[in-house]
Amino acid sequence: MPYDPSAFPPFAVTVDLVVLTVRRHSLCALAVRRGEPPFQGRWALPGGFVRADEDLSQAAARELAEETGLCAHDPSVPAQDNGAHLEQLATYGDPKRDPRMRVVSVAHLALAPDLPAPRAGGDASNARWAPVEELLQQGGYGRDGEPVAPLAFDHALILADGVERARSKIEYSSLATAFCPPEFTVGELRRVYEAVWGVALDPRNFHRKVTGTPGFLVPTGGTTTRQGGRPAQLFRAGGATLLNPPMLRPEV
Amino acid sequence: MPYDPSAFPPFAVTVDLVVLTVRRHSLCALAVRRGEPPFQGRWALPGGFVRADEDLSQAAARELAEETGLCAHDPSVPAQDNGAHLEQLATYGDPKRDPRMRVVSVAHLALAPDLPAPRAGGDASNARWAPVEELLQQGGYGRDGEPVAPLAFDHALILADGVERARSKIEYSSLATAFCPPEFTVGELRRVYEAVWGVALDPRNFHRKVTGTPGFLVPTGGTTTRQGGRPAQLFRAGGATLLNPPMLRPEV
DNA sequence: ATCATAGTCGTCTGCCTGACGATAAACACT
DNA sequence: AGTGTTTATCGTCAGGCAGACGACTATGAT
Repeated sequence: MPYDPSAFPPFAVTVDLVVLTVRRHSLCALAVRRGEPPFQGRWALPGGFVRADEDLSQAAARELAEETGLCAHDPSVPAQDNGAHLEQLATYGDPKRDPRMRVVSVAHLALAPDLPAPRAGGDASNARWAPVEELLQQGGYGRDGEPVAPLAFDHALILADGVERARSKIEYSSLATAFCPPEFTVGELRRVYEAVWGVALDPRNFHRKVTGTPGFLVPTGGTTTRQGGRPAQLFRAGGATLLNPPMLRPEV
Repeated sequence: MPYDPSAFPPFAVTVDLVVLTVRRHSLCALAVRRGEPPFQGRWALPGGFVRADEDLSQAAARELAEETGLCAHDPSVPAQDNGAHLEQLATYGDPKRDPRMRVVSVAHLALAPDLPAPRAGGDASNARWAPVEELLQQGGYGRDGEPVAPLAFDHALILADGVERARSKIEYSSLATAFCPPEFTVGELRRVYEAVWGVALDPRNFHRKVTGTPGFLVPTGGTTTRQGGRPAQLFRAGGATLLNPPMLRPEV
């Protein structure tokens, strides 16, 4: 394993972001339109080069702030305030993943509450929240009848990995609260699970589970009727980060 | 996000390997002695530069073969034969993690059955299996009374992450069989769990759990007495990769 | 007033786990 | 041959948790 400084090939290192949120009862990811070749005009995940003096997590947090205005929290702490949860996802380094040069991309996963429309360099038409199924389908037509091109580079693969990570991680952690505003009801949290997993959950069993797990939710005392119906208790995320026993994802 | 080829800082990209096995009832990792500065003479994780035309997983498999002679399996398949399970772990890119230059290391996790003594470039004294607690303790003295220096670079952090990944992943997957030879008994599999988790498990409940999970173990028909006592049935790893419900790690 | 909507509390049943007794089949002694 | 030791394997029982689902409550809409 020689470390001769002239004996290694130079790489470009980037961070790409899978930013997920729940809007209108469906799991959405942030996509930006590419302004230059390759894949000009196609949708891609936000991202950019890691700077010379920057740690990977710093670079990811910087990109996240540039694209969304979100302030990333320490990965060991569940999301609070208007910050987002941010964690490293995986690294992608196929020699041909970028046609121009050798690029290794360290993908990160960010989970955020529902946000206003995104801004990409101030240009709203070049950034959007899109349902993940729409971004992941290969070709075909979107909900507006407009033809859909696959994501640029290997970003469909990265997005699929990020979605799978989020789906499995809310099973055994309190991460689903990262999709919620600072104060939320049990029903709102349940709708997050339903959107991320794409299933329907029994409201009564869900309520029993989350309120019965010590440290998961702490009541704030307030109530709200913003979802209609009977007023619901408001909660904040508690200190517990691990759910034991886990929330069970229904089969099939 | 400009992609101007002259606008990004060059990085060296390496793969580092956390190779775990179970020997003498304890979880051990492969360590190699560094032959040159920095950290000359200190123990480190095996690893090396990613070549210009190589994928990350290819580089990891190549390094693994060079260090141990193991043939890595496809990550989606549980280990069989004399191959090892290999999967990407995480990427480490602190600007100061290597004092000489900017190095981003994509760590991989390999799980292997108990092997003969390792070879590092043919030199046995420069590679060894060591219990992970021994490699992770900061300073102090090893079991042979010899003073122990911490691992080079940030390899203690990488090793700790790899161990934690292995510990949690055998809960909900059949990955523990990657530590076993092609044919093994329920008791041998139980000793793997006990070594990785550092706990004692009830042999009767463990037996019920693993034999009752469909697709986890398939009997080969043979028996063995290599562990002493009553002959035990031999099994191979079944097709199931996910354990549902998971194996529960005892509290405390 | 009535209905629709959402939230919250209970009940019941079945499955799984942890604790642990009992039996079985080998080997090592004496 | 008998006895003890070791490991494997089968069974039993009680407690906990999840799925299915009934019942009641408190709002806003018509």
